[in-house]
Amino acid sequence: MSEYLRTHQSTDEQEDEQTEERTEGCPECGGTLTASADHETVCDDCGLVVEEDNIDRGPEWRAFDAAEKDEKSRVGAPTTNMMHDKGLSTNIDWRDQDAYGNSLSSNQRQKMQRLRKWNERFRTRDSKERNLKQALGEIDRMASALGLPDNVRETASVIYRRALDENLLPGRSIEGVSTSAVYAAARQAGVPRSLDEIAEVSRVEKDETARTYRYVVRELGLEVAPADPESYVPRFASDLDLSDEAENRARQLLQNAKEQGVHSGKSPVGLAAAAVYAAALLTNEKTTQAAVSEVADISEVTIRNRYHELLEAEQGLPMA
DNA sequence: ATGGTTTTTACTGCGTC
DNA sequence: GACGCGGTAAAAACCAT
Repeated sequence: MSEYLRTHQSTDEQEDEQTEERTEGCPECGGTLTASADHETVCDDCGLVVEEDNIDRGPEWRAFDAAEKDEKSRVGAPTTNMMHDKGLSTNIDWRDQDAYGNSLSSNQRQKMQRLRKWNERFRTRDSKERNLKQALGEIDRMASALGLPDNVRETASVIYRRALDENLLPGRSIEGVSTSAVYAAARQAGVPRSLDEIAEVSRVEKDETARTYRYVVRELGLEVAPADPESYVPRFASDLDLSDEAENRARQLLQNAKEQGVHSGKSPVGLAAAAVYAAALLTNEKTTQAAVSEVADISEVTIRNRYHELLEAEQGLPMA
C-alpha cells in the first residue's frame, strides 16, 4: 500500500504543472505549442488553437493536502470487459502481509483467509457471474490461440455479456456462445478467421458454432457485414512469404472484382486465396496452388475457378 | 424437406524440369 | 517420372425457402 501511495502522488505532482511545452511545433507557423489550463493546445506565436477539449485526466479540483488529492483524483484503473466484473470488484491480496510488508500474526492470517473465501463467494455470487467468468476464460484462450488482438477480445466479451443479458444462454453451451462471440468479434474487427480455424481451437464442433453464431447474430441484431476478402490477404501473403508488391496486387484484383460484382455469393476466403495466387503469378513470385490452398484452407479447384474470374474481370476493365 | 448454388473430391491429360 | 497446372463429373456442403 505504501508503495502505491508514493507512486500515485508523484504522478500527480507532474500533472499539476498547468502548462507544458510540446515537442512538436505549430502546424501553421512552427511556433511553440502550449497546453493551457482550459484544455486547449495553443500556439504561442500565432494563437492557433490546435486542439480543443482535451480529456482532462488530472485531479478534479484543487486539493490542499495529500489526502484530499487522492479523494478528488479522477484517476483509477481502467475498466475492462475482459474480466467478468469489469475489474471493479474488491480483490484481497493472497500474501499474508500488511500494507507495510510485515507478515501477519496467525490470528490475523486466519481472519484474512476467511475474508478471502467470502469475498470470492460474493464476487461470483450468482450463476450468471460464474457463467461469465468461465466464458471469458474461454474467449481469452481462443483469442490467444488464434493470435487475435485485445480489442477483439474486448468485443467478444461485450457480445457475450449481451447474449447473457438477453437470456440467450439457456439451451446453448457456454463454449458454443463464447466461440460464436469470438467469431463475430473477429469479423467485426476486420481480422476474420474462418469457421474452420475457429473450430480448430474451440471445444465445440463447427456446425454447432455456426448454428449458435447465426442465432446470436439474429437475436442481438448484430451487424456483421460479409467478410471482406481483402482482410484475408495480408495473412495469406505473409504465410506464403510474398512481397508487398504481390500483396497490393492481390488487393487491386479484389477491388476490381468487387466493382464488377463478380464476387457475390462466392466464399470470401476462396476469392482472397485466388487473388493472392494470381498476384504471385503476376509479380513473378513462386507459389503453387497447393501452397495457397494449404494456408487458405481452400481447395485448389476453387482457387483455379476464382482466379480465372479475377483475371477476366481485370481484362474487362483494363487498369483504372 | 427441397432445390439451386457453390465447394470439394477424385481422376485424367498435358507440358516442363 | 515427378510436379505443377487445367479441366471435368459427381458428391457433398451450404443456403434460402
